[in-house]
Amino acid sequence: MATIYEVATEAGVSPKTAARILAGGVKRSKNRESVLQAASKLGYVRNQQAATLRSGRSNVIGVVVPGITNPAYTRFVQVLHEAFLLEGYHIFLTSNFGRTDEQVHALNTLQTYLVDAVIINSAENEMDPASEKILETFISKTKPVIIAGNIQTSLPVDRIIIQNQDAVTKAVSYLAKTGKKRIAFLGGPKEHYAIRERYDGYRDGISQSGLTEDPALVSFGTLSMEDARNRVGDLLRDRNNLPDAIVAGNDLLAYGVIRRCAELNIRVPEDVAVVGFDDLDFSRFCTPSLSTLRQPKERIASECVQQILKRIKSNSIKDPTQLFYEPELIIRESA
Amino acid sequence: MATIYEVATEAGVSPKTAARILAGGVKRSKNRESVLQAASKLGYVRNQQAATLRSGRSNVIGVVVPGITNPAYTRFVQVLHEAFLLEGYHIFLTSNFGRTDEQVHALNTLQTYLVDAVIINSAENEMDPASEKILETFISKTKPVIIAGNIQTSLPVDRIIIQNQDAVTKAVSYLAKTGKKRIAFLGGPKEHYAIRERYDGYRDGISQSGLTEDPALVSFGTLSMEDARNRVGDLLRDRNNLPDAIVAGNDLLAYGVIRRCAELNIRVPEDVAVVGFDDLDFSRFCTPSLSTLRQPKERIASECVQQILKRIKSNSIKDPTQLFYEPELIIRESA
DNA sequence: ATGAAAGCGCTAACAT
DNA sequence: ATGTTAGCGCTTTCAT
Repeated sequence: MATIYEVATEAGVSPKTAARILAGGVKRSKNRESVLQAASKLGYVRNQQAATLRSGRSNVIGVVVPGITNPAYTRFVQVLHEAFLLEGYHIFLTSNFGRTDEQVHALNTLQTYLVDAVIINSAENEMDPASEKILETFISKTKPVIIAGNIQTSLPVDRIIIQNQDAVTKAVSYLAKTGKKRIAFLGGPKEHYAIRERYDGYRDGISQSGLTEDPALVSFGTLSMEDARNRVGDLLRDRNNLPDAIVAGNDLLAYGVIRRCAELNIRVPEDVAVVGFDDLDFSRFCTPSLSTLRQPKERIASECVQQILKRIKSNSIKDPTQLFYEPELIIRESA
Repeated sequence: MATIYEVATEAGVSPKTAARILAGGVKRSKNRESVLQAASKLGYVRNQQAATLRSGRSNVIGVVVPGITNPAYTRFVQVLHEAFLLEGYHIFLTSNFGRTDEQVHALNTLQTYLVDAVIINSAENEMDPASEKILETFISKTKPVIIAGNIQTSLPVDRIIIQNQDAVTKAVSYLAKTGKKRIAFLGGPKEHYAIRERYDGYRDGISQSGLTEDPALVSFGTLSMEDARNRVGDLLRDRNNLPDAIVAGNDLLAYGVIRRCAELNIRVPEDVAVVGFDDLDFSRFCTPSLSTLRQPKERIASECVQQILKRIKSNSIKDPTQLFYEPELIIRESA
């Protein structure tokens, strides 16, 4: 593999001159043409590891999500990927598998590979002390960290916070206003922070609407469609006393609910209305199309990109910011 | 950041001893405990860039897919991610955005970051000569390359090939056997290799079933649900002469078709049967659930992992292999 | 099993 | 704008 020295020799300039031209830093130079030609002729490919080792900058942004293929995060990841690419950065995707200990691993890896910044988007977990410690070393090196998620931490990092609770309250109020009285909540794991917030929003909505909470109408479990499909059977057991509406912890769970309703010949929304959370791509296309609380994942991702680039360019991570987003209630066919 | 020298000094051994112990190469050594303790005390984190620069190995596997969040590839990517993680490797995901020129970029990036191997999973493109050239340099450095996709190339790399054509023929024959006569094909872009193969399979199926192809029953366009939903309107215009069945280029397109049928009060499968391709997670849960050709993405991904690890360990990329997979026809409610 | 020294390819710092 | 020198932190020789 040709090195920058060979390119420099070929072009008859010093290594530094070649390096600067190849980095795009110098635009008009009498050597520009000859250097580029030499590089092309020798098939020069920059060794990014060497550059990173020397400069401390890798042009890679570390990203932590619950699952690198979780559909609730793919839009987010895609926006990051494309926006950073335009600025010459790449993303290094890691997964915390919805577990705090795996998040420690993920952050460790990012540290090992010298990423220039870290973006954590995980509404699902508390923060492990070991994770906080690693993030502190990023902070101490003036590397930007953004947490997009409602994890509790006192770290001085930029935050983007989704108002889960208010959003679900809004949805429940809407259902109550349209005459629903027996409104159920089908959540995910009780430990999940976002699910707990959504449950709290559900309870607020119930009480604000002058209804009383019925424990028989609340269900917790895992986050899979399959599990939702199975669990909702309990809520639908008594055909003479169905819930009017089911608020699901997210869209995937809502799909499971709708599927089970179809299997039981329960009409959505005539017999039971269903509301999700996320607004996945598919929610507009399923039948019935899903009413849901839309998370502006694209906007949140853009916000992350802007903020990271700003912080990298100014080389400052002072005065952490907080941004709040309240999901929008989108009414389609299912409610 | 503590270096290995500081750890060695703290532990009272030479840098090399510390390095070996921290790399896990030595298990019983009188110095083991003291080195690990020193590392922990100093908060040592290995600098992977330095290690990579020196050794030429990064422990990173480069992966190219059409879109890093394309649902047809997420299972594949997830299996790679988790399986490689267990072996101490990380994946560097890049996207070719379904375009040959972007694939050149992606491969260039992987080269720059010194990945240890490359996995390309893209059924959608021809191979750019520039891409082939980059892959040749990987090959010349004995770095394994796997192409999982039906791209035409004479490069001596491991291949995994999906038998698109035979699979669709199988689906069409099934539809014909169940009495369908007017069978339509709703594809994606004509240029897409996989779509062309599926179209060829459709034509084979039609003629093998003693039917005649009707150009009015064939549609090409983009790969989005939205576009499928719009395009299928043409096929469904004449309510007195509907197609009996529609074979979609993939599951996402099938979802668009089913959605439009619902909007037009056309019953699936009673009025029109629908068959997809891929078997995305959601296809079991939508209503009606989708009959489709299942690609064994998980098995293909495992195959890639095994093959890559074998090649890395043996440090040989001789005698490229070819594996063929024929998708399985899964009959659910939609056909 | 351990140690000493060299060097991977690049860029920062300083000099011109 | 360009050249020179040194060194980022690790692993690979080669020695003991």
